[in-house]
Amino acid sequence: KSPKSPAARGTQAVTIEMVAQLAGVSLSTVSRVLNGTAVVSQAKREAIDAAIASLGFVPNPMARGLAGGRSLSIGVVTQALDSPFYGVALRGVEDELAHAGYSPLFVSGHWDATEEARCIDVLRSRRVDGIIVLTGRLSDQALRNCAKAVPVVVTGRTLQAPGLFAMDFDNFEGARLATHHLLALGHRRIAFIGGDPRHPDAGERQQGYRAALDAAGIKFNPALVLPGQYQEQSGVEAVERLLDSRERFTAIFAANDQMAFGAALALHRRGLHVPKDVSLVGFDDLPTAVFAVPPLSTVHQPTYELGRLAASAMLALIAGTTPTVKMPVPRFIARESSRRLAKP
Amino acid sequence: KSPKSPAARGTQAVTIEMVAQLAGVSLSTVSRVLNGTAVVSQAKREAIDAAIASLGFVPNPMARGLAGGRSLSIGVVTQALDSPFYGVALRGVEDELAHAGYSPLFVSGHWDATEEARCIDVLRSRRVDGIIVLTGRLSDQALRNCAKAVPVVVTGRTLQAPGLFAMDFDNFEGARLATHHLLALGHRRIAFIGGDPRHPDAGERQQGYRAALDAAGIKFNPALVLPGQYQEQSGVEAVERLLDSRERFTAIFAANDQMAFGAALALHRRGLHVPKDVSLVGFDDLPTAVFAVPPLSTVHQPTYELGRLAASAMLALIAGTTPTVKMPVPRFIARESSRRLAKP
DNA sequence: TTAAAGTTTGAAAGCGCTTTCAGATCGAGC
DNA sequence: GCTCGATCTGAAAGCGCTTTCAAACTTTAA
Repeated sequence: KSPKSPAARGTQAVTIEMVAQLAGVSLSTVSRVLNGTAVVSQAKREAIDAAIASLGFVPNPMARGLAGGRSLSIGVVTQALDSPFYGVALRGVEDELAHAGYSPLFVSGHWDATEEARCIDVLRSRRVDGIIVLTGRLSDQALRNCAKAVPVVVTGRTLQAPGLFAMDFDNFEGARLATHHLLALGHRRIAFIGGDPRHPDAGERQQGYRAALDAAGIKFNPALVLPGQYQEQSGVEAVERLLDSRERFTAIFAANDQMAFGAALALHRRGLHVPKDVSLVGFDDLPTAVFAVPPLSTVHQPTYELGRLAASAMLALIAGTTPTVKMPVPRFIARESSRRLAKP
Repeated sequence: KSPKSPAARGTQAVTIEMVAQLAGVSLSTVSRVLNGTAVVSQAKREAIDAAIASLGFVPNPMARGLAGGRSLSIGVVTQALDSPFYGVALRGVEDELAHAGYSPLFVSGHWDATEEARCIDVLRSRRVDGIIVLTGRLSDQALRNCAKAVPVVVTGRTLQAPGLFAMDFDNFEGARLATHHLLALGHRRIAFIGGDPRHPDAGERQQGYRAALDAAGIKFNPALVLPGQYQEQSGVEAVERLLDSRERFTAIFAANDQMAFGAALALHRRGLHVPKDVSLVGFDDLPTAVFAVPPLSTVHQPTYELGRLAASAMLALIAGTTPTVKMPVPRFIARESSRRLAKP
């Protein structure tokens, strides 16, 4: 017959049927060795393997998905593919999934709950076998609902639900560590640039900051807390506002590295040197933090690891077992942007 | 009957058949209005649309792909999901594809020709309708071969082949512009940190540098050309080597921003100020360049646009038309890392 | 030696959709 | 009034694979 549509342009149209024929077995037997669904005699198995190899057969995932109800793909809802923070996590997901023969399907929610919901619809319509949500804006309830239909792994929040696994980083402890570091260096007037209040982690980080202050017996000064949005520009603006307020400070703790970079720039423009005039610490440990001028002291987030863990949790969920992954604990990395407060 | 495998956990199992039934037409007619494959009477069309809406029907892409030979997904071979440069391009691809109902399937080649080849196999096995290769290491021949089976769009090289569309940025001109900028500021001893020689663009950028020098009547000094790998660390090392060589220079042009950041750090560590002691320019205009300390003067690469253009070229290719997209021309952006050479 | 209880296998029925192919409907033309 | 295109529409045949289901062999137990 004439080659109609199927992979029209000369694609390898080798199907399971051809393999079966070449190996002299039935089509179902081939399927069985392909999936390891049942015991097949040594002889046939070998014949089939040989046939597969010689034909260069690769199962058609679409047919597989249609017949088996699985698609061997995992949806990943991220906020922005180009985020310096999430990019690394995506790589972790990709690597872990690759081992298991799954492919990730990335979609971006752009920090918008509505858009995220749409993303999930897209993924569902593509019949993904599971959905990993990297720190979204979706309500817990929406997530729970979603988990009723398909396994869900979500990062950046704590949540219990059937078919749902949540993993959260200890933001409080991380922030406490960062603040403590500054305190240990003798700083007493430590400004804090907060993250986007719509993210739960922003609040946790601020609480970590306060807790460290409290523990050191330092009175909390609201004038030293500046709002931010987790973007570089908001770090710039926060520092400008701080400087204009004439409130005195010797160190700044930004709730994430991006804002810390912005802060560094603003300080630089006002002729203030980091760390000579003011110490600066961030949070996240972006890949670029180590090459910043000066290299940024910050709380390390194991982003790549996070991606891998999320993926492996998803794999566990799909396999029907309970994920046992545990988040690494926060770790502070002192670099050159913070230093001991000079005696006045 | 009992709900066996199909989307086991209570998923919406609404199929085209249910729509047909509710609308009182045949299954084929529904398919026709779904794809606009044939004229259907007004009355039936409306009934079908209503049924689709009321049932919340979403076609199963796998069944669609199996039957129609298309998968409505486009493979995108990138080098690293977490690259500050490609991330933005991926977003462009995603946005453009979304309009047309296609989904991107991202895979990373990690700058390795073998791995890239494997990526392409994966994509082919997933029956993608097209492949976009963002500046890979694959040989032109391999790409041509691939294009025989499926439409291919490739960036970062010029290449002619049936079913293949290549789009390249004018690296030569960009580098010329950057060097010219430094020249115009009075610099005469301009060091150049090269990119990874395995990338064609690295050579082009170096040629642009030389061309600008030639045009200004300045003798090319090989001692001012340092090898690099496009990574921050190689920028650091290049500057250290340069400083150790005691060769005099007043400006540095790094073949990409990442190396420029590394260079800035190395300079800072040696107590040299940018731009007071040495002017520094980069190439790419990464999103972080504007927040570097000091903000980096650089050649703007329209990365997001590149992604969109590549995607739209792919869509054109699939539609059977010849893509007409044209790359934007290079543009130099002067910021604060470069300044007029002080009279000695 | 024969029935009961496994093992392996192949045939066949889908999975949900696209796409011929031929039948039905409807005017219009002679 | 009847035949002939032109338009619609439905039945049915797959797309390539998984998964019953039962048949065909083997063992094992009695």
